[in-house]
Amino acid sequence: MRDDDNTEEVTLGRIETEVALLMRLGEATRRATGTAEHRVLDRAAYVILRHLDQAGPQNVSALAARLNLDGSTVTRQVSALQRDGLIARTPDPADGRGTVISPTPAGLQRMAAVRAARTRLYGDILAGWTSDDRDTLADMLHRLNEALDARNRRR
Amino acid sequence: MRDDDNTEEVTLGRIETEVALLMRLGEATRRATGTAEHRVLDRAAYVILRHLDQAGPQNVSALAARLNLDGSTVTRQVSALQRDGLIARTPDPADGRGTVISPTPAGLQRMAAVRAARTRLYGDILAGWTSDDRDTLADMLHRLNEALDARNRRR
DNA sequence: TGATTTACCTGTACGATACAGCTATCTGGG
DNA sequence: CCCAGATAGCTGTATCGTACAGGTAAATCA
Repeated sequence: MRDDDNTEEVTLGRIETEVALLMRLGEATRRATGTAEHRVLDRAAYVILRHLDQAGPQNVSALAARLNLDGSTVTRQVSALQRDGLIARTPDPADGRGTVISPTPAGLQRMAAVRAARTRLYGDILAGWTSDDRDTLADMLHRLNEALDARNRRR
Repeated sequence: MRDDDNTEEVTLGRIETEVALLMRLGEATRRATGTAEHRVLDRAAYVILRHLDQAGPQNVSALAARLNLDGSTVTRQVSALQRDGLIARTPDPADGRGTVISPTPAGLQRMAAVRAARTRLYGDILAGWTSDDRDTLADMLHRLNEALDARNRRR
């Protein structure tokens, strides 16, 4: 193995380690932070509302495909969200099999509150960082997600 | 709100978004990739072995504290690992209540195999990236984890 | 030495998820 | 126009990771 290959290997190993650690810490942070105030919206519900807000009302299948989740999972999560009045189901006028999921005002408001709380949390966590570093972090995460997503869709 | 505050806010929002997305994609990737070959070692087991390998044999409580997990969770995971012959429990000679957990050779080998597979996976995912970008990504993730960890411990 | 703390385990519960199988609906080739 | 297959969504069931509460045994401290 040449030196180049080796340093590449080391970097990949570091990335692997850090991503694993981030998933773990992220979970822990969510648990620790969430319980008090914005556990009112668990992880899955939050991403669903985020996506509906950003991409507009859509049916369960589209949601599932976009979020890399099984349809049954989304069905249940949507049911819970509906029970809590955070989304509404309307029959799809163009397809009798489908139902269109849209966020309710309450859902959007709840989502925004959680989002704001999380943003504040990151402000706290990254308090000592420069603007440049924060930008770089955001860019790198974005590019990593793109790469991961591309890979997931390819398979 | 001044402009500066606003752009800061935007960046924090991006970071929040990207971390949430990464957690989701990471899970999806783990599920998709894992089933075939290295589902032989689920997420929790892998981090435990990683930590034992890196920080040396230790008892359940220390492990739980380090991994931000409840003791009962670690107890069960350790039991599963022991059942599979990947770790060994020995009574703590210095404390009759404790048991020291150490990885077995089989455990280390299994861990290394998973690690290698994941490293390969990242090599695949980041195939188009320059060395510099990979380094930057690794650095940023590392710093983010440090910040998260510091914050978790503070609370 | 007795009270408190610590280390671990067990019972129980919950959330997130997948897969298999069901029904209702849609769609395209004869 | 009609039926065969595809698709959308739901329900049953199972698994994993996790937490919390409560129990027992050992350690420690006043």
